[in-house]
Amino acid sequence: MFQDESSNSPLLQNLNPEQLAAVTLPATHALILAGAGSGKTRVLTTRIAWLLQTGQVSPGGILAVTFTNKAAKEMLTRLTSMLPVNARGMWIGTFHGLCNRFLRAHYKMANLPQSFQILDTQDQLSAIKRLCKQFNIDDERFPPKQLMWFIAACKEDGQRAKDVPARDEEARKKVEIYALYEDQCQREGVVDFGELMLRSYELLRDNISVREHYQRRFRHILIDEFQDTNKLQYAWIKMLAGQGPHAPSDAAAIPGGSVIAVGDDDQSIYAFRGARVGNMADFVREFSVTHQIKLERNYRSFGNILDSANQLISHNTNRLGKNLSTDAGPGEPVRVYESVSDFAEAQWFVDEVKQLVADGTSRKEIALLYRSNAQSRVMETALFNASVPYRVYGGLRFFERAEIKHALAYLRLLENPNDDTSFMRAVNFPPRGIGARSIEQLQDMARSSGCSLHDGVSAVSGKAGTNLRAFVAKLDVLREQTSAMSLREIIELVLTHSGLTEHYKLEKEGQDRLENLSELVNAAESFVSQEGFGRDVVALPVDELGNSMRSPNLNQSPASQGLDANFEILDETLPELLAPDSETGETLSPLVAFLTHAALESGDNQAQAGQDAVQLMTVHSSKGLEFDCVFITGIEEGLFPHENAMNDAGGLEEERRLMYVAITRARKRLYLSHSQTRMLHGQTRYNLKSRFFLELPESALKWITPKNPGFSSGLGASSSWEKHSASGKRSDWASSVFSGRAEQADQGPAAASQRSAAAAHGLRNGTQVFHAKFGEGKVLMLEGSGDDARAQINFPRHGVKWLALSVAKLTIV
DNA sequence: GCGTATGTAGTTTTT
DNA sequence: CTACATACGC
Repeated sequence: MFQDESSNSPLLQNLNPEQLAAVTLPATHALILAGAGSGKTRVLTTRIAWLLQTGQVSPGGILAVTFTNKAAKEMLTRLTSMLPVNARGMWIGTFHGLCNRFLRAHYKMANLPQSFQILDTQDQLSAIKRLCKQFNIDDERFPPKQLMWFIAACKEDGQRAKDVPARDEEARKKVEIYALYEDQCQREGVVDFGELMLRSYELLRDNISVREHYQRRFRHILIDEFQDTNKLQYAWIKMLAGQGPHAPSDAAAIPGGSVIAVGDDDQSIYAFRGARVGNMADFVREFSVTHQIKLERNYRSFGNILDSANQLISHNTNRLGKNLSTDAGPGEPVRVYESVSDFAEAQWFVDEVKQLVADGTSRKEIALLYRSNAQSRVMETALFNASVPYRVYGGLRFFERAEIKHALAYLRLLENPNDDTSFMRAVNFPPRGIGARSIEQLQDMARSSGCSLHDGVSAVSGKAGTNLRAFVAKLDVLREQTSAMSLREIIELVLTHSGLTEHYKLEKEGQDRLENLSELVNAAESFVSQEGFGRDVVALPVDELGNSMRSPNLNQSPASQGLDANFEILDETLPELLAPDSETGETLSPLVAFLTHAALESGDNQAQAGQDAVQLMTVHSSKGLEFDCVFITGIEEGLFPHENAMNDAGGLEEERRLMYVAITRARKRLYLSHSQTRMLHGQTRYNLKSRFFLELPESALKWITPKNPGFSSGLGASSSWEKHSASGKRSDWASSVFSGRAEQADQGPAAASQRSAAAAHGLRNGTQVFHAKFGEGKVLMLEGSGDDARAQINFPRHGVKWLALSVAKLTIV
């Protein structure tokens, strides 16, 4: 019914038939299988714009969820460039951002303090450590990190402590700790990331009027990266969409809205943190999805790159089935390089980068992707030595840096003195004579009287008590002083009066930290001066649920005027967090808004942002990005696919999807490389080239390794072997395969005899050999001499074997 | 209570 | 190898 009026719309120009179909879907449930580079974000944003423009929905009826702040921002930016719409009426954001907004709006019903604080992963871990200490939990049996993962996994599955089955003693104990942790968080007025999701889910589940209000409101729900949703997130969506056991009591009064899930099962790479690709199939079944659209036209890469991606991923089973295609032609072949060592690989990479740059490629269009962070080091060294500017993604982000966390801890204590995590962080930093002993006393005190550390201070006697009271008094004074200040003034005052500035001034390596602290002031400043902050914040009318509402004429664009008036405006951006409380008219302080922002958006980590620099990152963090030239390095068995991923059933397939993601990042040119040897944990490892090479189309590849004679028996291998045996240490895999005897063989003259022995049978480390039963393999290590001579050989199809050379029939390839 | 020495464990990660 | 945590001595 909207086709006619919409076909002229400039919004819909230049969409391919599948994209157009997705954008103009009727108001039903649909699954869009969007391949890499198929214009997914464009479809999503155009769909929203089209719905608004054709008057099918008001901004308030839109709920669009993403995983990252970056994706949410991009959606918002693109949308506002398409339509002069006031984006604030819409709920566009991350799962966590939206849940936060929801809980702030209904904090009383959610049983939270209005200014509840959010624990990031660091905070959560220290909260658990604190708890374990208090309850004398054996941290050998129950490592805090594992407890944290356990708790996070429970919450991702929507389980409270009481819902978790406790079969054995260990499980029972873990559940008990989970329950204690929940109590502690509740007492302190803090929530972790999982809690944001779970608590808003429960609020919807347990409160019919709230639930039906939102079910009535959100006519169109759109979910990005649906393959990455976990069980709880899917349940949350189902709830809001009125599907399943919590369908509206009066279905006629609340007609079902539309849920559009956009995802790519081939790019599901977060199963390890609870993502369920199965949600896609469940969605189709449970929502009776009749409209499924595949976006397979790729607008990013040339043919050889896509062929490689397609053929690789075809080795996975249980796919929904999708093949990327392009009109762009085959382009250049995919270049494959084999090096002797990780150092050589790095050198080759740097040389290639230099050549590319000399030929006119801009550095920021060159990306280096690797499976694990540890691989960046060699590469960084090589780039640094060659003075090639580069930027590493990942690692500590701005709001996670120690000095920033310290400053934030003081700020949080101003808002909420009961936040024990922040109290612990700030109490003796900078050092003020409050040591472990005093803290212990205080913790005992607080525990026995069931109060927060802050409140327990008054009961501590002696010198410890004096110091503690001085600290608390200082906080109280700060709170008093800052009560009427601007955010900027508050932070500046806290930085000086906490002693942080002074402390880092005296520290010899403190310069960077001081700069970061002043950057924190800047961050607050720009947060406050965000667009729209200056608008008058007026008391809003309240609807029957206690939700604040605004008149539809207020702050609305012409495009959306005159539409559904029944929507609430509460946005995760600062101006909306400043919306007055529905009952008291009281506004959330800019400080709380800023602290929330700091927790939910950990900030970028790049120091050298904006520079024209080569981009270094893990394959995981490359998802969603694209570059003209991509190098994927370290494509070796054990590394990519990673050995630790091979345990569970779906492990290899997820690794393959990871490789698929990596390949599809490249627009024009793709390099794949692997190395014969690699330093890992201070020891040289001999890696075979990844099985993934065998899964790529030969016709799309071009080996560019120079064919030097004697190349594969390189010096790198034997020299590191000498170092290795001289140290008297064996790597884990060696000792496990060849236990007792290896110890003896390693000591004394045996080690020295290896080279001469090797000469006798003609084998060296790295020699390629053939065995009648095991096939081709590579010599990793040699031991003993004469009849005792043994070789450790890695056979691609049979693994690492120790063979007695007097028995095994080996031929040198 | 604070700074240095030893020990140990080491995929991927956003919120 | 190297980052981090705990343990020890001052």
